[in-house]
Amino acid sequence: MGRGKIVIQRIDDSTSRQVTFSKRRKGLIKKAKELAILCDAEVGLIIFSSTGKLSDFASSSMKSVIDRYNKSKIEHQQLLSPASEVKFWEREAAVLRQELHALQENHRQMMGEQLNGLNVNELNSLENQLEMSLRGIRMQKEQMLTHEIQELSQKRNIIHQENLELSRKVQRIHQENVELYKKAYTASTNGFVHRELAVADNESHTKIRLQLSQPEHSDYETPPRANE
Amino acid sequence: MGRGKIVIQRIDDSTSRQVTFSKRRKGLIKKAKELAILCDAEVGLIIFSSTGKLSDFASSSMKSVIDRYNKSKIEHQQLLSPASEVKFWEREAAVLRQELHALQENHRQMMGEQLNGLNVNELNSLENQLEMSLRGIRMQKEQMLTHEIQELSQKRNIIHQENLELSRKVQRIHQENVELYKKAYTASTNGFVHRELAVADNESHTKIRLQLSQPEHSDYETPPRANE
DNA sequence: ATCTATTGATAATA
DNA sequence: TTATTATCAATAGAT
Repeated sequence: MGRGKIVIQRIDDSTSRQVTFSKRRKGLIKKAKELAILCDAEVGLIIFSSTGKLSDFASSSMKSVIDRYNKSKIEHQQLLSPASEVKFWEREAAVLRQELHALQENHRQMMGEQLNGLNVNELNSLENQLEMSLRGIRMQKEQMLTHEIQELSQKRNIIHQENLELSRKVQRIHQENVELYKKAYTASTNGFVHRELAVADNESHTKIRLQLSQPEHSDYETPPRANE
Repeated sequence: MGRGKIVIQRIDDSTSRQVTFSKRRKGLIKKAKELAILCDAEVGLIIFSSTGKLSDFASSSMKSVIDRYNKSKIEHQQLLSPASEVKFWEREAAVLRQELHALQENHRQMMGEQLNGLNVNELNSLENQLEMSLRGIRMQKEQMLTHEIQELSQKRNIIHQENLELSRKVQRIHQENVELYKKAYTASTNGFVHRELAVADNESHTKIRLQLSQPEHSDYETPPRANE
């Protein structure tokens, strides 16, 4: 599809090779895109030029494509003969056992045991590793404590606000009561209006009690504890 | 490039979608191959059809392409701004920390601690894991003991052989002595050959002592101890 | 880069 | 799925 037919073999002239690479790479990526869209396929394309430059395309994400590819390959291997499946799991087990042993040794060393076989460099590296772990752990702890403090501070503010309002209410009701008592006193000295006083007094006391009990029912909960 | 122009969007009819997929997949792979050959590029192509079927092409091997891709990506990220590099290492650290925590939990569970949160299946799996570990450890131990027994058995055989030879020597020398004493007796009753007897007797005794002391100087060493 | 003659890919059809 | 063929798209070579 050009001015002349070409044979498919490495282009010797480096300039034409570069030019052709650019053109065909563009075409290839376009076609990969089209295939993905037209046919609802998941496509991943990775291209390294002869100079080592990376170009890629993925209809979803390259990570997704590669993960799916690996999964698919493993499943495919399982569909092979039982013998090869056994071999696969043998290898898998060998790798896992090796990792386990390495991990156990490392763990013992991290616990400060079995340090005889280590040279200074290895001890340094171990020390650094532990320091990094510590740093991470401390960061995590600090973060959790900061968060806890924030939450407590917020709650404190809310409760403080509630208290202010309650104080105001108490003040007002107290004032009301004073007024009522004054009235009642006036009335009793005049010898009437006994029932109204009783009712009003009852209501106001109930109100006060309800408001004061609110903080104990609030969303106060056991504060989250930081991991030690 | 067909009997009519088409718009690039998902083909609704599943049959034509399937047909187009086959054709275009073939074309795409062909072009990927051509690009790799013509331009000396390393190309990897992964295609999952809408039904989940995998097709792939790699100019070298998919593993090689993916490894190179991952390396390239990491290097590229390092060349980005310090901020994104920090983010990369943050993520890396998060992943590692997560793995570490999982590992620590697993370790505690393998030590028989913190088993409250586990259901029966998990306990079974843990049991199996521990049994496998035990089996591995016992195999290792058995192997070491077998080896040790073999070595000891070999040494025993060598020593036994040495003893046999020594016995024969002792027997022979004793015989010689008997002969010499007989001769000496004959001579002394005849009143001569005193000096020769003394010399011969000395030599033979020395020889015997040297041979018998050999086992204590042999390559016997403290037997290798099996790990408990 | 851009242009265009030509080949190559493929949509429609069988 | 495969084959055919009319068309369109990609691109080799030239500028």
